[in-house]
Amino acid sequence: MQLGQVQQAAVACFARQGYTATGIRELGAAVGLNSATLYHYVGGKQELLLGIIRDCLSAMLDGARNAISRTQDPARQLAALVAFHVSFTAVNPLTAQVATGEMRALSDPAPMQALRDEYEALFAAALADGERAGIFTAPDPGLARLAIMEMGTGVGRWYRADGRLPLPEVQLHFIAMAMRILGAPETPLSPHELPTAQRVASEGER
Amino acid sequence: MQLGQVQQAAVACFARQGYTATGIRELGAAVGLNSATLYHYVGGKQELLLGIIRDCLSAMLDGARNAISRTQDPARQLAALVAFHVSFTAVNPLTAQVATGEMRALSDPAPMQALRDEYEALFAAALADGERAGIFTAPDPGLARLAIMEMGTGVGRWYRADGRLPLPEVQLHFIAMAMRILGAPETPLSPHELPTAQRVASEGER
Amino acid sequence: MQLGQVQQAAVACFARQGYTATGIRELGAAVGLNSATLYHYVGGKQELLLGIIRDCLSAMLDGARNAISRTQDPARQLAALVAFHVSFTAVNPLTAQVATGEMRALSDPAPMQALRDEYEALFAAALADGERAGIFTAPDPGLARLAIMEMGTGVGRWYRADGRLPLPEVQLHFIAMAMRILGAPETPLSPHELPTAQRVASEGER
Amino acid sequence: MQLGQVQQAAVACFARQGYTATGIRELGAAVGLNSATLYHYVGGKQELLLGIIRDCLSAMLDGARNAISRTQDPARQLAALVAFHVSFTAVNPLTAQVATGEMRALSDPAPMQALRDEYEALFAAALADGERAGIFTAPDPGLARLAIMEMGTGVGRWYRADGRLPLPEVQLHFIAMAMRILGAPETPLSPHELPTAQRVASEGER
DNA sequence: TATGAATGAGATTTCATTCAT
DNA sequence: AATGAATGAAATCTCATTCAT
Repeated sequence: MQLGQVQQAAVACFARQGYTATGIRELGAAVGLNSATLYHYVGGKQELLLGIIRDCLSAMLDGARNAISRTQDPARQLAALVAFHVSFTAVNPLTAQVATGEMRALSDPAPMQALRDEYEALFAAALADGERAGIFTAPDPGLARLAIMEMGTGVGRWYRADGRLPLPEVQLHFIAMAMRILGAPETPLSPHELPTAQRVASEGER
Repeated sequence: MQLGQVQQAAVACFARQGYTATGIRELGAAVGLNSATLYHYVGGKQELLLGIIRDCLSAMLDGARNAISRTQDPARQLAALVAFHVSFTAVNPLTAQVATGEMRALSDPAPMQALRDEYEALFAAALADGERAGIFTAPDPGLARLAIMEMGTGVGRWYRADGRLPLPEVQLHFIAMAMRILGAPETPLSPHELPTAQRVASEGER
Repeated sequence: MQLGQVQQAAVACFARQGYTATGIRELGAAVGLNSATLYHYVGGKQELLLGIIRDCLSAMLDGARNAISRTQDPARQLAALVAFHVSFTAVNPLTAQVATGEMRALSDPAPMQALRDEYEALFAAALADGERAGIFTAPDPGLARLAIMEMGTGVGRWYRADGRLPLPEVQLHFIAMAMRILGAPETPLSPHELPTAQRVASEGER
Repeated sequence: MQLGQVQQAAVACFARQGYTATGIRELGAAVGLNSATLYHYVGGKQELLLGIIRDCLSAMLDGARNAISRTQDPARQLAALVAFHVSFTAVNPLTAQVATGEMRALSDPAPMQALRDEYEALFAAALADGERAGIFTAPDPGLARLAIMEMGTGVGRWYRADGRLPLPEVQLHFIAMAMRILGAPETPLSPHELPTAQRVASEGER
């Protein structure tokens, strides 16, 4: 029995029913463990959730930083961020949903919110750079950033690995939409340059 | 004491903490009523939530249908839908959040999900019309619809009535972004044509 | 609206579900009255039950005393008591069941229990008289009395006015069984001498 | 702590106050357990009652079948049934009272009622056999069966182990009364042939 | 590593009852 | 005569958590 399996069961339940509506016994049953045994692996419900969210946000931050590290061009940086964001949400839909939707269930959400802010700041910085360089011409950059992130987050609600579109194509579409919103001419990344997120431990198979 | 006040308190609590994490006693205290008295007005927690979601989705459907009734032009219809969607979310952020986020807490979500589907079908229809007429040229119309709705839904998370931008300006910005995504030339609605959503009963003051 | 109707509804519910399991609102609904209005007619749940039991036991005592008043012969007295007991139970099955089964639900059962004891003492007296006169020769008179009363009480569980046997025949059968138990030769009452109990107010139609 | 102890406390309370009037906390207190702990042993109030009734009826059926297995003679069979019925009621007065009086409190009484019917059918069969063989000459066999069972059931209300009559004597008296009712000549069982019921787990000491 | 037993706190809901109208 | 509103108390049951084994 490993921590990851417990996290997977927890993420599946939390995503479906919510943190509060999920019982610790229910989680135990899902991994074939007595509820008391769970306290050996995770310290409790809160700690379990905290671990899931922290791992998720860490992976997001790492992935996003890595995505923009290969270039200085704002348009390519923003495209990389969008592509990563889309892929992370597509590959880890349950975990991502829990990490954003259940943050309020944390007894102290501040540190996690700080990580989230850091993540969003990467998008804002690339956008501001592009704006300053005259590459982006959105009527309202703040609005544009919110809209672009939001629509990427929504990918988790419908993307399926065996669906109509393969992930790289979805990424390119979202980059294209983002560029259109920003008034930038065309997609600045070729398919083999697309960053792709890894599956995190808390995300179950399939 | 009126039903609306109870709904307002419920929406405020549900939006902040979630349906499951909100106690019936807490709701009673929020409106200065004994928990038992709540059962005099609403039949129970489930009925309360159901009523809130039903009222919300009804208002959304009515408003959206009304918004597209004034024209046959797909671009103007879609713009009206986006404007309405944004305004509804801006005016009723808490209710809208509860209506989408807590639908899973319903013991039978099917009827409400059907209403939601009906609402989204209005967007899909206008988009398909425009596509057929050659007005919209999104690379992938399905993706575009999802992206456009998602970014509108996000408005509730940051819009403030006393914020930097007045609501009509936000609406116009979102119409513009949608049109850019769809490759349509320009915003087809003038400011005085923008549909505006009413505040629903379950949305508290301010 | 009359007290009797409320008592009828109450007896029907109490007999079916028991006193504790029957709600005051349920009773109100059964007679088309608001629960608060019931407090105009009956002082409360306890008072309602008390009234039912008191009326029932009074009718039983009156009927039994009247039944034995026409003769001094112990055998005829006991036969009259058995006949009356059977008829009361057959005509008022619900009320009789409530009066015996729900006495424990009274906050002060003592006075009612005293009435019940008085009723049973009539049987014991007739039996002792007959024993002393050498008419009855049961091996154990105490046991016989208990058995005879018990089997009469059971009539309420199966007798139907439209059933196989008419009431007088049932009465005669029970008199015969009692006499057999007591070792007395034959049924000392002719059919037209059988006492018959009236329906009490709390017993519903049919 | 064992299931039997909980059942004993439950039977004591149910017999005194009735199922509905007995709280789960009250039961917990009676066995020195937190109310929540009770759910560890029994699944809930309903399951507790169901278990008690099922165990009781099973014991009755087993005992009755065993009692008649030693002979083919209808008179001896019926006598054995009466003796067993009396002894079971005398040894398990509380459990027997609950099993019959609180069956209505079951959410699904049908299966238990079926067991009860099976039990009563044993009496009816022996009685019909004797009738056919000309041993029994009751005016109305149906009535006789009801009366005989009813008077046996009543034993639980007054029998005390330290009372005036020892149990075997009571059994013999009831056999005698039953035979008198049926017009059969004499008691067909000798004292050492009397079947005796065991105490069931749910019946408390003394 | 794993668990059954145990519990205090709290969940939703129902109850009998009162009172102003 | 009749009722809607209101409530404190109590109902059953579930919860996350601890601990001895």
